[in-house]
Amino acid sequence: MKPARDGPAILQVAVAAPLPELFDYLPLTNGDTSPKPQPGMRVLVPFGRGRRVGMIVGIAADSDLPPERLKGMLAILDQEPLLQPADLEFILWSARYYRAAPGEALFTALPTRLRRPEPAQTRNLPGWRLTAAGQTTASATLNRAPRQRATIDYLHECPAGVSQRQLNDALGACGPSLRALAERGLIEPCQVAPPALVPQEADEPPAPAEMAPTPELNPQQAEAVAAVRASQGFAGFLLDGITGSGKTEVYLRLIGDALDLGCQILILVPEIGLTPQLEQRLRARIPAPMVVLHSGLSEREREERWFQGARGRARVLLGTRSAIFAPLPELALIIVDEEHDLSLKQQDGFRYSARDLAVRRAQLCDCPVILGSATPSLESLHNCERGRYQRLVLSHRAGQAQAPRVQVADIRGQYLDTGMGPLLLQRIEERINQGEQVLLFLNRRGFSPVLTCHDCGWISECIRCDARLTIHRNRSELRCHHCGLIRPLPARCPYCEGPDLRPLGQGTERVEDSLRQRFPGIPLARIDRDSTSRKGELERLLAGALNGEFRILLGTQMLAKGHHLPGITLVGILDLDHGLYGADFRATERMAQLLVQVAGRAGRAEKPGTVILQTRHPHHPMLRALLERGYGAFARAALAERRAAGMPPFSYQVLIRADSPREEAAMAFLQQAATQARELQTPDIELWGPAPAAMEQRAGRHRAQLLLQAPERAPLHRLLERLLPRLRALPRPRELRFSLDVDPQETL
DNA sequence: AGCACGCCGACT
DNA sequence: GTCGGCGTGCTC
Repeated sequence: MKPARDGPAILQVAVAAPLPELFDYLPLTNGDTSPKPQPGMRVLVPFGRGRRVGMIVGIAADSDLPPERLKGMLAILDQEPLLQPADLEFILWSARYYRAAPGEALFTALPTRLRRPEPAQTRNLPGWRLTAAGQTTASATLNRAPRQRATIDYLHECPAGVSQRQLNDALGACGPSLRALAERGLIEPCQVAPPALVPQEADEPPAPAEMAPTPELNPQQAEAVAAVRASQGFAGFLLDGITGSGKTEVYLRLIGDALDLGCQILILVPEIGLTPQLEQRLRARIPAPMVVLHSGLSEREREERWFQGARGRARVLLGTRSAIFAPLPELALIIVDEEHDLSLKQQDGFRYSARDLAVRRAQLCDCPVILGSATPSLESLHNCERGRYQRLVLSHRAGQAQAPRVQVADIRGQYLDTGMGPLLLQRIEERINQGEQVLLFLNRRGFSPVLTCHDCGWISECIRCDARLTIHRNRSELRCHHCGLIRPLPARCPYCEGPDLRPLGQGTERVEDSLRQRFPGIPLARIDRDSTSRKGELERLLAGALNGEFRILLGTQMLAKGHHLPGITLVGILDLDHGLYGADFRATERMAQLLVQVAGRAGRAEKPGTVILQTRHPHHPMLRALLERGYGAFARAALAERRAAGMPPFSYQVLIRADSPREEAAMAFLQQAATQARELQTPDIELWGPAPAAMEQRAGRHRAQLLLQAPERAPLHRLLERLLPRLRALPRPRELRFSLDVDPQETL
């Protein structure tokens, strides 16, 4: 078959490079054997002096470029599109919204292996083929064994061999006959290249008999489920449910509905590793193949599971933020759990918000999206107020569990033993003596955040960041938590050689030491990034926490996220004050979310829990609102403040960041950027800065930022449209980098 | 992002 | 006299 002669089509290719435009290529001329190029297929193309992977995103009749400048592509890498038009469109929309290069967005959306010019799904499968003896044996000799004969006949058709899976699909369970044939030397095991489309093993649901029972819904849960059921097409919902109120049960019902309709479901969570319980609960209840996509997988596993979603074999996909781009041809429900969580926003490279994109994707799919949280973001609450989302409230804890009481411990002027005041220490002792479990929260890992010399005043500073080096005494190291610098722990002051080095302030390691001394023999688990770096260690510690093996749990925010620890009757929060007066305008919102999440760990069972919050600002108005009237009241007060100040969500922001190893270079560049922006005369847009970043130097680079803010999104994006080409044209030293952060979460 | 071209300083 | 610094421009 010859290619059509009505002029060669032009392939519009997004090349895997951070370039904003598409590149046109001519299709292969000897395309007889290659598949027909289609959008969503990867191609290998000549690019500059080398070659690059790219993805076809469109096919046009002609190009803006003169024909002699067009090059031909080198190879089609996929037998069929990796992304269907709808998925492709969604990713390209995301790239436009976040001002990322289309190639960059597309290739960060693919499993890493497919970012390279490798064919998809090359894994060989176990299978069988005929031996020489088998090839010459007439199948008629097997008349007395019809199943063996059928198998031989089947294998005769495929001399290269057939996968076990394919045999099973074609012939039913044929294990015994295969074994018999192998014993007779007629067939042998082999590795078989998969066909273009291999249905991979999806994680199978539990057998019906093993399925966990479906509990009754309480009235609020039933109302929430009914509200979503009543919706048609796109609809946004905020499932605002306190800890323990049964949000997961609502998800499960809606997932059940969607499965019954033959739809696929996407569930996004901040970090799967931290919440193994959610995965287990879903697995026990979802009567369909479900796959989990997270960073802990090997490239191969990730690719396989990605394809299971793409091919419709996985009906439920549970994943972290990048799963928002997973192709799901029959997607008809999106759930974002812990929607307030910062880790749903990618903080480098292609800076997207998986939560916000979930809403967009639901719009494109014309399906409902559920954002769930016990501490919803102010953005989502505001979206409810202006009618964009419907708010579904779950305010009752399941069973007879009671909400914990929060007691403020004013530690002003009090003697603290490694950060713990007398009230907290006394309560810990009481609970331990009663054989109960205690959780202590300190959001600072390491032994101590600074080392100082008592003789000359030297302090341990990072040479590449404007930050202190944290003491990690267990490893005898000083570490920078911002750039990863590691130094041996000095025995003497590096400056004056004085011997009197002292740690200043506390981290979890130091509190652990202190508690072990104070409560000798009481089993204690420290849970932070350092103590759980070994694979499986977090699971082991959490299991010990759950079965009561550990009586004291001490940890960072890792411990605050979603673990159900019913034995805990006391939660002690050592220090959250930095959140009250933090530099970022979202600091109080974060502090409140963390406090509520940590407090939610206590009193989930029949025993009422107590929370002790140590603070030096017991009368801070936002803290009072939170403690006396709850998160909802806090959020209303915080929203009122934001409205008065014209801050998000009452305005929209884009942050232009720049950094350079040379001091002043970032500021100088952003100064020019600000001038350019002002020249474009956009009255509705405010320019803030440029200003040095809060931590001016980080990992050896000096950083600055320029904030653009407007009451509406549209003018901001119109400005970017014109500003960005100018910024790229601005003279700048090679080592200076700049990037845009649309809807930044950290304005620091 | 990579990679070439091209124009000014300290060196075998 | 050159090697090489990095500013500039280009990639269909």
